[in-house]
Amino acid sequence: MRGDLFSPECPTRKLLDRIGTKWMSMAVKVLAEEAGELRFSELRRRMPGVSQKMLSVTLQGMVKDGLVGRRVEPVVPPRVFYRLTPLGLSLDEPLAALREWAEEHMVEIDHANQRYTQDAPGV
Amino acid sequence: MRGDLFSPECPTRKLLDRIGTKWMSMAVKVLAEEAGELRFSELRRRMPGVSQKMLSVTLQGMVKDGLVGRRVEPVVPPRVFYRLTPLGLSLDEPLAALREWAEEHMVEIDHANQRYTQDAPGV
DNA sequence: CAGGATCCCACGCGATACTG
DNA sequence: CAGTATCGCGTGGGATCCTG
Repeated sequence: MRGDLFSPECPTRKLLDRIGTKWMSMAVKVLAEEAGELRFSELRRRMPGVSQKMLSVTLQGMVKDGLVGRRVEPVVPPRVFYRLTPLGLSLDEPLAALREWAEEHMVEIDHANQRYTQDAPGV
Repeated sequence: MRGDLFSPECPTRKLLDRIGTKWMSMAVKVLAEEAGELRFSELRRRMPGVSQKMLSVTLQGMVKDGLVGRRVEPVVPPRVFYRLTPLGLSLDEPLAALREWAEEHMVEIDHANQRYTQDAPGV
């Protein structure tokens, strides 16, 4: 019956809005590979290119969504650890399928783009 | 070995940039359900909320990516038909997995958000 | 060390109007 | 009917600086 997907409060739409952000799905992948806790700084090193602000914002969103758990060791300087919740871990499954598809087929998309571009001489 | 995912030219990154756009994954779903051709106007009716401009832009991108085929009947007024290519159809598989996850689990994310919000009294 | 506060820009997207 | 052209806005996200 899934005809009502993508209606106003469509769950798929909301999920896509999340995984479409630049860093969230990468964070899921890195945390899923770790299968345990990672410190903020370690997480950052494993996500090349992420700024400290965006990693912070991304993780806050994921904690709020219940995808990630956050644990603070009250020492100075602070040590903060993140790990996937069971919910977050379950999300890695469909995301892994997406990654596999990308690895197998994105080259075809690249080729299609090249063909398209060279077949359409400068407007 | 997949450690180089999300590097500069990461295929997963490029795929997410595409399916993260507002209408593309919906178009894949609608075209996959049809299992055949759909006219522009029919496609639009099956994608509630899409503007004619955004549908046009979305379809152009998908044609360029080789996900969708376009056929024009040279009559007046013009009749234009779209269908998924095999590549586009194959993309529907991981997207369907994502939709299933969303249907099953987005409610948990909603609950997590509600708890988070009410546990964090106005800053 | 972890992250908050600011500033700013690019761009995805919608609304509207026009055309072959 | 199926687009194309133009305008404007909201916001994702980067750079930089500051702090408990």
